[in-house]
Amino acid sequence: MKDYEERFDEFLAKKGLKLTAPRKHILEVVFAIHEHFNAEELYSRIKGVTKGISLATVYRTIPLLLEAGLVQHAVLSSGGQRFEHIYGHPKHIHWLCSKCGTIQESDLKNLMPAIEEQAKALCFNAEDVQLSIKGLCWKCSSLANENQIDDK
Amino acid sequence: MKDYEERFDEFLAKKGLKLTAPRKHILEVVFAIHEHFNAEELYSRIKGVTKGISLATVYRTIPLLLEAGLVQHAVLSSGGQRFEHIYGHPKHIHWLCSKCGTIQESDLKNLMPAIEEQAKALCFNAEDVQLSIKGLCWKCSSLANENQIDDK
DNA sequence: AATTCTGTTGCTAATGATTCTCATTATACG
DNA sequence: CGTATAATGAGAATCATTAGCAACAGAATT
Repeated sequence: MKDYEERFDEFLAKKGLKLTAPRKHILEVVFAIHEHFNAEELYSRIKGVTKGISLATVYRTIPLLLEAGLVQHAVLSSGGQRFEHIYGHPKHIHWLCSKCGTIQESDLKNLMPAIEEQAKALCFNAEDVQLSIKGLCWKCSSLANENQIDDK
Repeated sequence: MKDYEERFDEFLAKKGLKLTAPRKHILEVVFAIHEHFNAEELYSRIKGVTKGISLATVYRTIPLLLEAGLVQHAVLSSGGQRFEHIYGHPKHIHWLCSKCGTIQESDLKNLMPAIEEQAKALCFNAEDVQLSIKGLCWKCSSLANENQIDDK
């Protein structure tokens, strides 16, 4: 049994719930996707693999995965909520280019001490840290510079 | 003319659009709200002040305010998008309690050097930083502790 | 083995948030 | 003024998400 499966199972058991076949399938697909996804995308991927799992079940499973800490909300963009799996995927910063839409990730590690310090000051029991930075990626910002020169 | 009005006007002019009366009213209300809001809440506040502005116009104005950099997405929570005005409001961290739903803010200043360092390394031209931390506020985490003791 | 209980599921209807359409009105500019 | 373009209100339409319900599955109890 895979790590994440075991963890989900434990989580469910603690709540008196079971790791059923549909839930197992959804979990598999979630961990096979290495990008951000929304419910609909997840659903159509699942349809490719197994049939007989309804969209409703996908929607019902996502909050469980969130609560189990296996999945988290991803950078918010327009058009519904997006998610990403996080188990074994260390916390990271999202760098979101507002021009070309690409998302880069980088490590959050060296920011953690400063964050934890503030958490302590606020007596806040932090479970999840999400840092998103919007701006221009190097490609788009160098393009912008070129244009500036051309325009003037 | 207020700072933010001027800024919005400039932004609109650059796009060949106009700062009309409804837009001005919406802007006023946005900057009178000092909490997070969603489109519906904004709309009902506006109804209290002026009449004859439709929900559709509110929805149409929000993306303009986002693009103008006067408003940003706030912590994502379930149930639609929420916003907050940012002009003259220094960047801050959101501490979101997953139990009672309260949102505290704290200063982002002392994290900025570390963030800027990474930005430089990635050649990323950062415009907007958004740091949200989910967990238990001090009240809820102390309650949780009490219950643990009571239960057992 | 039959019964009961509780959680699970697929289907579909319902809701809520957001966007679109369109006829009408306002505004800037020649 | 008159024309062109943008802006608006109202309501319809769409999209994402949730809820309701009848049928089903598995474990525990009889």
